Amino acid sequence: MLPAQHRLRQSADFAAAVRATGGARSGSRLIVVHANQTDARAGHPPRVGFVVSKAVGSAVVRNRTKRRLRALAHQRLDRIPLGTDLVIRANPPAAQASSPELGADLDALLARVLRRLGTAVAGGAR
RNA sequence: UGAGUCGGCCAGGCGGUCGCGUCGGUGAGCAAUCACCGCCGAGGAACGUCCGGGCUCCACAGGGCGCAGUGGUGGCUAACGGCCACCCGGGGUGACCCGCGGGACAGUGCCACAGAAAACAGACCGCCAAGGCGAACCGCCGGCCCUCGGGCCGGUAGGCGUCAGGGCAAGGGUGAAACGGUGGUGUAAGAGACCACCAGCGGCCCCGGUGACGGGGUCGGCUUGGUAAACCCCACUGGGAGCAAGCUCAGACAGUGUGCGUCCGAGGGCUGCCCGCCCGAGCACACGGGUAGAGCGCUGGAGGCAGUCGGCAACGGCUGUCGUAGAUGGAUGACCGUCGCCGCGCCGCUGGUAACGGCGGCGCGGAACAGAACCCGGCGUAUCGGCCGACUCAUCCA
Repeated sequence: MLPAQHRLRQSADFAAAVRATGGARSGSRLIVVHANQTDARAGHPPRVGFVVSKAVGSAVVRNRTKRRLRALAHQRLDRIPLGTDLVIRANPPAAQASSPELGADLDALLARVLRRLGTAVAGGAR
């Protein structure tokens, strides 16, 4: 479990992060990462939420997958800028993936998403 | 020692790094909250949601019809469709196992294929006596001829063939199932038509048992198929909805139109329908607008463990003792090391003629099914493996 301040817990926040017009998205075979920054959250700690649907597996499999992703995200919190909301979605193959595999994908996707978000924000600020 | 039956238990251990939730404590802050410390933190099935209860709200005015469930007997339990014991039927040498186990003379329906016929009797092959017709054949009678083996002619309905009625159901064959079985009497042939014994059914009586039922005796007509997981009948049980129940607080907004109605009563309740009873001044529809936040319920339970007493047992009584999850985008974890377990392979030592083992080491692989969401009691289903106990059968030794 993440500390409460880093947790995304409102249904509306999830929807905003996944569908936001200014947001960024990037995916691999295992996972998809959505990111969004809003003026309302500016200066606040980054928040992370997880989406693991029933397509991934049984309750046991879903829980394990979510816990692995959560632990990996926790180690990378310091790389996420303030005011960012992140939603990590697991694809069905993620159920069979090991932690190192998930970590590698998360590193790559996180970097790509944040770069895209940075240019978008810079462009919007101009 | 081998094969098997039944029951119970466990669900990897230890350590390190980084984390999470409830509760408690300390500190900071007006507060939301934050920091630190400590305790505790998934299962035997938490699963499926198939039954039963607790709890909550609604109803409590009954009657009839309907619907659903249960189905040997006795007990246990808060209750059950659960559990225990027993009965009956079936299986096993046995320990034991299996049974959706009321009723098929209240009625209706169905019984594939095969078979003549599938439920009430009927008759395909077949059996029987009498009758009509038939002289081809066999037999019998008469005559003639002869090479003495026989041949020819005529007659005859005994056999035989055929026709139309009648009697019969023993035997054949089909089937999961065919109207009791065996032997006899009887008859034209036969048949429970009659008799003996056996099986089965029903009535009555006696004995044992709380009871299902069991044992014995006696009498009777002589014998009546299966299916109710087909409708149905009988007996018993069931008020409805569910923790998104429900209670409390906070907060937002904006109404308008139409129709019906205020005792000539709209609408609602009795939760499927009808009768009946009760409440009753608002109700229904359309358009438009608003909110979907917090707390309680929320874990102490028909609770676990131990001892003892009662009971064949399920279970119950008493005493002592323990305090053990409560999340809400949803905690109980992520990664690593090590030890132990299981399987396979290799090496060394070793028992044995051999099959096959024992000990030690190394390498590789495996470790299931599965995640609380109001709480219990069950059932059902999934599951790598391991441990313990009782009992049965076979063999060997004493």
